Amino acid sequence: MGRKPCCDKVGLKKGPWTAEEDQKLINFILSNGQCSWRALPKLAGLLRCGKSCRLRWTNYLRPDLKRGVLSEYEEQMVIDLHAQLGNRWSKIASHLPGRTDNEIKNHWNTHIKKKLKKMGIDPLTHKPLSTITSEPQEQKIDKSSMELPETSLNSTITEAKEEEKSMKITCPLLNQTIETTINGFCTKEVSLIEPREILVTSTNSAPSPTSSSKLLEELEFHDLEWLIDYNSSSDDNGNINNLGLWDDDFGAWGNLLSDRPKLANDSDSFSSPQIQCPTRLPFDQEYSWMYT
DNA sequence: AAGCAAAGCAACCGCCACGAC
DNA sequence: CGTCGTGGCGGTTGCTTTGCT
Repeated sequence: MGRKPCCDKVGLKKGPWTAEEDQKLINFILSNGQCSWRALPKLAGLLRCGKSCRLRWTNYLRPDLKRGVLSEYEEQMVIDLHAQLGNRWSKIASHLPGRTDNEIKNHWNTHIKKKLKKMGIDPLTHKPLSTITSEPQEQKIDKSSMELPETSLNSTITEAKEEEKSMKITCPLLNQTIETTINGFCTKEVSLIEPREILVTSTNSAPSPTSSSKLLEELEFHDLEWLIDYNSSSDDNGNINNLGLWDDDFGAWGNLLSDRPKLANDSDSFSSPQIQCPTRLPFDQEYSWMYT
C-alpha cells in the first residue's frame, strides 16, 4: 500500500514468514543465542531485516510463549493493568507470562474494547460511558509514577509473592516438577520466572498439585505442556542435572531436543535436524512447540 | 455456492530511549 | 555534550479467515 520499507536495503524479504525462515531463525538462536539482531539475519542466512527477525522471535517463535485465547483471568488482568498503565502494552505484557505485547494489544483492540463498551465502560478512561463527558478523552499517564495503587491486581501480585518461596511447576517435557520462583510476575523488567531460576532436578518426581501456585493455575501455566516423551533428565552423557532453559545461549534446548522421539502425524511441520515447528502452530492445542 | 463485510492477527513503520564512543 | 547505532515500543496496515446474506 505504498508503505516505505522498514529497511533501506533492497532485496530484503517482507511479509509472512515461511516455515523455512522460521527454521533458520530458530536453529540459529538455539545454537548461537540472541546476538545482535542487526547481524543475525546475515549470520542465519535470512533475507530479512534484524527488526523483522526480532519481532518474529519475540512474538511468535520464543519457546516460552503461551498461545491461545486469553483466559478470563488474564483478560481481567489486562483490563486492570490498562486502567493503571494505559496503552503501555509491553508493560502490561510483562505481567502476563507467555503473552506478548502484540498479542495483548490485538486482543484489546478486537475483544476487550468491545466488551467494555458493551458493559457501558469507556475503554480509554475505564469509567462509565455516561459520566465521561467531563473527563479528558485521552488518559494521561504520569511516566514518573509507575507505582500501582492498591487494586485487585496488586493483591494478586502479593499473593504471588507470598508463594514465591517454594514455587513448583510441573514440566511434562521432562516429566518433572520444576522448582522456580516468581518475582512479582513480571517477565521483562523482572522476570516472572527468571530463566536462570528454573532448575530441573535429576530425580524424576511426580507432579505436585498441592505445591502448584493458584496464580499459575489461573494463568493456565499448567497447560504449558510439551509434546514429547522425555523421561530422562540426563543428556547423552547422563550428566545434566540442571537445565537453564532460558539461558541466553539455547544450547540446553539443543541438548534437550536432540534425542526426542519421533511422533506420528507431523505432516504439517517443517523439517529440521533438531526441532520441528509447524508453520501455524496449534497453540490452541495447548502446545507452544511441537517436537517431532 | 457465491459474494460481501467484519473480525482477527501477523507484520510493518516510525519514533524514542539508551548505551557506547 | 553530541552523535551514532541498536533495540524496543506503540500505532497501524493489510492479508486471511469467518460469518452472514
